[in-house]
Amino acid sequence: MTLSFSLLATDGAARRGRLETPHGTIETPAFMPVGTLGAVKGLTPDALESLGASIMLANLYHLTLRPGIEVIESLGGLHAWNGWSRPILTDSGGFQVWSLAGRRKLTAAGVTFRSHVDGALVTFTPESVVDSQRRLGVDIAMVLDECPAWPVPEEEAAASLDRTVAWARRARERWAAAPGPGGLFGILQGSSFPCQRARAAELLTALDFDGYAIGGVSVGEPEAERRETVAFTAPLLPALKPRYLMGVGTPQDILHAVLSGVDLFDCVLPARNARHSLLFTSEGLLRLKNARYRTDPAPPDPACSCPTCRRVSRAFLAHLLRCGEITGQVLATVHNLAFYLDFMGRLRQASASGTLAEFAARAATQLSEPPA
RNA sequence: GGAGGUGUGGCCGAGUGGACAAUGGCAGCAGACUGUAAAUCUGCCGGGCUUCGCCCUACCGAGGUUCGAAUCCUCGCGCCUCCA
Repeated sequence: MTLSFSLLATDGAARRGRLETPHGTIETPAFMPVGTLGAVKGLTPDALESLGASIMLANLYHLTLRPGIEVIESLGGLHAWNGWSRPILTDSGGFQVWSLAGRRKLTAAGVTFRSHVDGALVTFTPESVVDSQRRLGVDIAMVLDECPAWPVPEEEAAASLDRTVAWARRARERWAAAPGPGGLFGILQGSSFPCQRARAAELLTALDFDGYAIGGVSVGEPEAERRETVAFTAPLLPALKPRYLMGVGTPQDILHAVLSGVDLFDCVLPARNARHSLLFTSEGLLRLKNARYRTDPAPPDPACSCPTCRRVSRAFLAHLLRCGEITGQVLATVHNLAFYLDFMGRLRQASASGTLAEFAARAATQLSEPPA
């Protein structure tokens, strides 16, 4: 095993940990910015590094379509290719089973997509997905899973989970036979059914992955249901392995999940919302395109010391965003990711010092809707 | 000076007798976004009201034809093109 995870402290169910990978160390709980196509939209690798991101995501489905795994491999692997020297986790394409449901067909062998780029058929199997991620040289590889829609009848969720587990087993065997430089994570499914989630935990932990992800959330289910699923599932996972909640979420979601014992997060929200002129701030959500900010000289977040907040006003940033100026999106993305990464830093500090409950109480009011 | 064309809601621009308070786009206002087919999408966008409907005012201005006019006619005004 080339990943090493250690628990430095716990605070209730919450954990302060450290995950070591071939490309560096990740202090957890950690947020992993999403760079689907190899880059976080709007950020240079250098900017992402300056913001303090310790790991980023990329997506195997998208990279397989363009530029192709062999291209990246021939250029020295993912890190050499995209200029990011810290750890990288690749998602397997399992999320696209859900998000591109209309363009794919599930078979016993795997999943076949009708490429959204050129319409070509592309098949992903548990084995090919593991092989591709090994060839990319990623630090954390994810198994191919089936992310079912929500809501789904329990029988379907169970059948879907069976397939995901079967795929996980094949992936695990392939990885054992031909391991990559990093680790391989299993992914739990089971929709919102505790019974299925428990089954997922039991069956997958038996396969001894390097870490475990809670998948199948943030697919349209109500917030309360999502949180119940997380709170129920996280404690079922091995204490000494990293736990990753896929695709989550808002700062409030992350806070809740950390309290439930989750270590790793990724979400497109900070980057996408930035591009859509919605900023996360210590005072709540800031809809920068609202008319009231046209003449607001304050920095986006007065409590933030990111490069954006140090230099530009709400008025100027609102102007750029309103005009569709790409720099506005860049500045907003810098801030939102800085906010997320800073938020994770505070969570780590609080979990290490046993003050997470206080932090949560304070954050609950700060993170809610914006001031009047 | 002559000939032709044109004038539509903040802007651009469809509409050439009834189905028109008037297609679209932009701008504006508000909202959504959770392992990214997303710099995207949705709603509102003349005024008023008891708002799945009703009333008022509206397609440069004035007048006319008609049961009925943004649409046809006359005059005026503005703009454009060509000729002198």
